[in-house]
Amino acid sequence: MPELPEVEYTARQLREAIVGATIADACVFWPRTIGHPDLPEFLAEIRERAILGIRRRGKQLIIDLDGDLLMTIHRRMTGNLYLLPPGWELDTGLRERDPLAWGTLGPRFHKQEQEVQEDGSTRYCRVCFNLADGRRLLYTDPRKFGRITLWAREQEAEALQGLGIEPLSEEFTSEALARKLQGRKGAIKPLLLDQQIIAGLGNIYADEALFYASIHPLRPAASLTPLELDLLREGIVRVLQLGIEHGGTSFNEFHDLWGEAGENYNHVRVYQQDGNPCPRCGTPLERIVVAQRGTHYCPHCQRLDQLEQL
DNA sequence: CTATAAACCTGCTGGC
DNA sequence: TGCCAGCAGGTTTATA
Repeated sequence: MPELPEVEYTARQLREAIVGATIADACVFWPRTIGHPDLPEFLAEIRERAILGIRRRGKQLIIDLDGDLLMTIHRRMTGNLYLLPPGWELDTGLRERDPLAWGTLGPRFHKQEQEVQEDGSTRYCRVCFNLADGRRLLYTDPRKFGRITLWAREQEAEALQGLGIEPLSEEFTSEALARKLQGRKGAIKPLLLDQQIIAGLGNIYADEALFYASIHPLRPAASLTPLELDLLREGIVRVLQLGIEHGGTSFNEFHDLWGEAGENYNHVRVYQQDGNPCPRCGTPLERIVVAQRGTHYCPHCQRLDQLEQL
């Protein structure tokens, strides 16, 4: 699942690869992927746009385009971006290139979906950006949850509204974290997943950060001590930075621009490790459900009742 | 406000 | 081996 580190890693790769290139046009094979504006306008506006820069905000990838436009890509659960070299044929099973004809071609497309192949034929391709130099930027997404949007520059605030503090920015201090959590009821873990509080944490890195700080996921946020808040802030920053350094966490979803799996999987301490010994104390890790999400923690290191005696 | 749940989707797993 | 219910989780929307 792409969280902040996966998006940041992709942003860095894209920055190297496609800044300065031009989007000739786009094909959309799953119209609901385009969240704004409507499909015809999106297709018309995206044509012949130079790519000026790549940014990230939370889990949103932002591509600045010629003509004071910006495009956002949010991959949600299973979205991926791939860059195909020139000359590779895109074969999605569609006979025609008119993306607006999807309505009639849809069922056939589904039947003819193919595996991702070395020759560039693609499975689960939802959107294809044809670059003027012949390369193609593919957006694939088996579960179709991801969204791509296009906005005028002056709509940027609207496009990114509701996103909380950037955890890798200088303003993310333990005081800022305390302020954000101040007066909030309920357990800490659901609040860590709330993008309006901190932008970019998902289920994997939330569990990892809580483990780092030895905080039980069900601890009432209001009960955290200043020391714990500082440890939590440090844990969030550490696990995110490590995730980026390792090229992201791939269980089976995330791949980089060239289809390589991220290596951070080998560095995960608790996520989906229930039953395995805690890397700190050896106690078997446990899994509970918090706010509808699988939650992994060490029952010895992350206590609900008593703080460890020092 | 908070919180719980369903919806969006499809691939995968485990039980029978 | 084959079928099917259930699970996975980021976000939005609906309901208590």
